[in-house]
Amino acid sequence: MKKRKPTIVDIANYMGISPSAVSKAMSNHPRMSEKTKKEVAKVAEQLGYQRNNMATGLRKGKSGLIGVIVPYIHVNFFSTAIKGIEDVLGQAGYSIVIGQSKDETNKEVAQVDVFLNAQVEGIIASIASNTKDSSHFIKALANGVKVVLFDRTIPELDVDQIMIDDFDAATKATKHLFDQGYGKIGLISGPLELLPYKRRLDGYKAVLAQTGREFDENLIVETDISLESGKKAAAQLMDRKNPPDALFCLSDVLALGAMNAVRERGKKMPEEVGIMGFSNENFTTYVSPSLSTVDQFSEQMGNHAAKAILNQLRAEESHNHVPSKQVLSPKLLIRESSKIRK
Amino acid sequence: MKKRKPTIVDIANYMGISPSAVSKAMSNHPRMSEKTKKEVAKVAEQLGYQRNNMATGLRKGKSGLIGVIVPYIHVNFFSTAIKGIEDVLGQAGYSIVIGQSKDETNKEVAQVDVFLNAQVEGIIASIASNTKDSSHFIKALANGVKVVLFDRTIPELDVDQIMIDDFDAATKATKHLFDQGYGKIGLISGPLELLPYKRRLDGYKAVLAQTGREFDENLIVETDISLESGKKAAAQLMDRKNPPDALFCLSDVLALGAMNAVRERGKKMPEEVGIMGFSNENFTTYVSPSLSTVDQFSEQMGNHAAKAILNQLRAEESHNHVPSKQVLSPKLLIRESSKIRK
DNA sequence: TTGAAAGCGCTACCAA
DNA sequence: TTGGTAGCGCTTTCAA
Repeated sequence: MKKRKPTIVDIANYMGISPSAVSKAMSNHPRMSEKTKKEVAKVAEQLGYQRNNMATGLRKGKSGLIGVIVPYIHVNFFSTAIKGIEDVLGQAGYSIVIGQSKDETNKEVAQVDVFLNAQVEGIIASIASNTKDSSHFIKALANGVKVVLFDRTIPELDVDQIMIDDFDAATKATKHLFDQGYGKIGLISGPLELLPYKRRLDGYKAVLAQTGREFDENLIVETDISLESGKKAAAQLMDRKNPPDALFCLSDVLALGAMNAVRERGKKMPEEVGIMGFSNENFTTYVSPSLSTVDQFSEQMGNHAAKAILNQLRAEESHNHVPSKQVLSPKLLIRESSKIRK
Repeated sequence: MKKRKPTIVDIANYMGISPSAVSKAMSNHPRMSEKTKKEVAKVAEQLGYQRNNMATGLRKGKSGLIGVIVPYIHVNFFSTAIKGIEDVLGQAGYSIVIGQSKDETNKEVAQVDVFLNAQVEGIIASIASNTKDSSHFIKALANGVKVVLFDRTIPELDVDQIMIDDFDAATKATKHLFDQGYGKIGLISGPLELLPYKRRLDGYKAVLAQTGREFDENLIVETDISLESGKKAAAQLMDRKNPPDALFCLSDVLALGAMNAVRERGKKMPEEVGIMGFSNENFTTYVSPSLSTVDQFSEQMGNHAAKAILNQLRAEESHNHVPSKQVLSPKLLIRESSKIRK
């Protein structure tokens, strides 16, 4: 187990040819005889040769590595996005290295440094929620490393970004509820200082305006994002003198909590109260009634981010890459909790 | 953006000292003056120097990379395990590279090759369900790459393995149900050709034997692992002349399906029918009644696997590493669906 | 305490 | 079609 791994020199010596010939044969160089290529391949196989990417990378100035930074790997949205990234990049011959920011800016910055040391060719990131400054990404860019941001992005930063259109999503969801015949929609939101919630609320308001309805501030509850909070918020809304007949919850977990509150009050869903969630968490199909929600396309976001990096990598020398912001339009998933009431 | 990245030679020239001095200063060599070290650090900072791990790695024969292979990244159990791995390994200065086998042996084998080319120092894997042959891992071992298997392992292979004790888990769960006062426990299992299900069934049987109860084959339903299958299986059991008063489902999704069937029959849970799941999926706390289940400690498994690799890496030259199999004892999570009935 | 030089394994240029 | 050679950026003896 301590014997040295075979190198192209070993193969060369074994075959009585030069290392450079072996190298060319292995990389399928056009002006190498087929015969030599075959023989080299055979001997390599025989000696158990494995190419050393670090040597190749050092020589070529390319590592074949792409770094991915997310707040937490195990959060469903992110792990699914990572899957989407790996599917595309793995296919293209890149390996992906992952790092967690734990939602802390300083860890995110440190991770960028780790990646730069590792000579990654690109970094795909969803930033920590309090990251304001983008100098670490600018540093990466200055090092010739491509950067793509997804979901949680820095709009001002001039790099490719993939995000979903929260405003549009909320618009669609709100319209759907009205279309189903619900007349008064309560809204339960997470912290409105977070941009996505803010945008979703705006979408909700926009529909009210468009359809000539009054915006009633009392129908909005802002809370933190736990199940319990969703329950309390819904209770508060349902216990009003004129309770809403539909609840648009800006996260699925909030929706679940809300469903508990509604159920406790003996109201039937979706007949008496319609419920709409947001994010398409795993459990939404499992609850009963199954929860209508908004698909954030996490896997597709990963795919898009990966393709964006690939494009940049391939465009390399054509200095004309123009950073683009892709806004994916989320899809409504209409399930039992918001159906038919007309 | 196309300007060459600074190297230690640049720093050396800039300071009028030798590259080797710079190298030593940066790696905190004991016989370098503090003064030089400080100055080097300052100039490095100033020039925006980033160490090139590929060069270091090539020189030292170490990449600082650990490869992780799982069937799918986005499956909760695995992404949580990966988090556990990253937490430990990132801390120790390693970067983790991830690859998916898509539960196919040939992809798994290919991924090992990719990792060997990348010169990973270790591989942590949970194998594809139909992987029988372990020659790809043996090849890695022969290349001096450490291997640790977790959850889905190859018992015959002589490497560190981390798994959970399914037999023990099922034993505890079954006992718990009897202790709560349920008298007849139906069991809904996934494919029994898969070892974990088999072992869980064995645990169930063992408790019957220990407590002097008859094993009734009719109380066992083997099915695939979808929600619908769980529902059907439960329906089949509940519609018997002498239906069980508790259902031990060997996966949480099966349990969820079973709950639907029970609810449709107007039976109250947990009063009339107790339900026990397995795996502690996210949604188990969200359903109502909340689902009692078995925690598989995915994150801890990741921690343990990472520590095992670290141990081997550190033991390196002390040729006396003895592969060990760690069996984690899962924990019962008693929630509403199986409570109090005495 | 610092410097010179060799070399990790590979590729790419130029020459043969 | 093949070989010789230099060098990617770093570390590590050995010498000064």
